Amino acid sequence: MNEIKMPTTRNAIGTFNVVFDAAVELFYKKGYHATTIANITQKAGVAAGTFYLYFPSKLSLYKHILTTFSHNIRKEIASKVSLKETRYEKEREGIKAFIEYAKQYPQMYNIIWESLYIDRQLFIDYYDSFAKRYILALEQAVINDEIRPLDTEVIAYTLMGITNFIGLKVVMDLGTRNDDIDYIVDVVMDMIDEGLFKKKKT
Amino acid sequence: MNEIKMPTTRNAIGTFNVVFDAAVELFYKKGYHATTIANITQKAGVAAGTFYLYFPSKLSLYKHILTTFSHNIRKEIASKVSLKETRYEKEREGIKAFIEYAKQYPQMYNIIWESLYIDRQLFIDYYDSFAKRYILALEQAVINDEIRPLDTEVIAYTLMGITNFIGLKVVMDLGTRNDDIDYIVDVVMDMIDEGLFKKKKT
DNA sequence: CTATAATATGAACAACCATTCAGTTTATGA
DNA sequence: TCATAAACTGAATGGTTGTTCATATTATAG
Repeated sequence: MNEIKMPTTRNAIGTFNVVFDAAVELFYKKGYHATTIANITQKAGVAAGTFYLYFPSKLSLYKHILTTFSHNIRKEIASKVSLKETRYEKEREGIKAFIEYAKQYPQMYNIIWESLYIDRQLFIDYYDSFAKRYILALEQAVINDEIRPLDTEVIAYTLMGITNFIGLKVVMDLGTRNDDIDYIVDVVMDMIDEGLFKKKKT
Repeated sequence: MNEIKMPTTRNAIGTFNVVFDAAVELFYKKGYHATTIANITQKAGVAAGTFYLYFPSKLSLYKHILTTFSHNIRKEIASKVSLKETRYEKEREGIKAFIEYAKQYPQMYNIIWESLYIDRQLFIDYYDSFAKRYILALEQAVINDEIRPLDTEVIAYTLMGITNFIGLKVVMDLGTRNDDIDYIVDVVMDMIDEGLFKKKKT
């Protein structure tokens, strides 16, 4: 079974959240498999049996966390992007919002990517549906004559790749240079806008 | 301990490789944690004890597989890129070689990314050193006036992100459209070269 | 106040698994 | 050929872990 039993009383809601938060922290630090129910309940300060009042299994808890993150990051990006007018500004805001969210919740990467080793279909569904929405937005931008008429599916994965790896660099503190988010996003947008290569004089 | 004992006799080399290959396949299909030594030795057709003749632990085998893949993919890319003259052609060849290698060894993604959940430092070292080499090549290209003088560290992660996610799309069969590698690489290169957005008439 | 449902406990269980080791078989080289 | 080393075996071990359950506590509605 997969169904989570949501608590009803005030105290029980507290317990639910304490368990949820403890699991997020431990899945992040040690990974899903290395985290035991005992670890989670100890950190949450409840008995082992309490866990099973709300979550029928360890896997169901993981799925619930994944769904929550997935929902939140999309909402965050959509909300910020909607404030911008042009596709250029929307693209810049989308990349920036993703990176900022990732920096605020560094657990996100671990938890989303780990789905590949827990249930591959979860991983595929996540990126597939993320891409589908992205493609819709890009196709509208093509119609509006804001971006060039390139294959939107390929472009969607290209832009997702950029965002994810730049986010990775920021969150994991890879590299040695300036890690100011606005600066980094500026560099990325410059490349996306003007291209990487020097133009030959015509 | 981490040290692998390499076999010396002809038969032993065969056994070593059979165990190695079985592990690659199982780590790919089920993930590292869900794969047991019993699974590996059964698939390889040897006794449990045989495993420990060559690998002092399950982790040491994983690390050896990771190192092998890491080495091979770099060699493959370096060899193909070295045949090209211009940075544009090198970049195109690099992306293409990566995707083709990933398609030939779909286990690579799982095994490299899973390092994040086995030993985070392995993951960081992998991308950090990959990026460092990339940066050197990009800096040379800036000096040669082949690419624009953008922050090479940011650009390295940008390009790595593109390559990895396009590779992911191809290997995992994400999306629904044309999956011809040359076609996909053409789209990516077009965007990298000419930019994503429509230029305003000046 | 009281009956009932919700919440919480933690010891116990059954399954699983990485690793060891005492003993056997096979290959090698002198 | 034969002694020795290398390769191999698989049952046993010791530890771990997800889940259950009988029992206890707390909250709530009537």
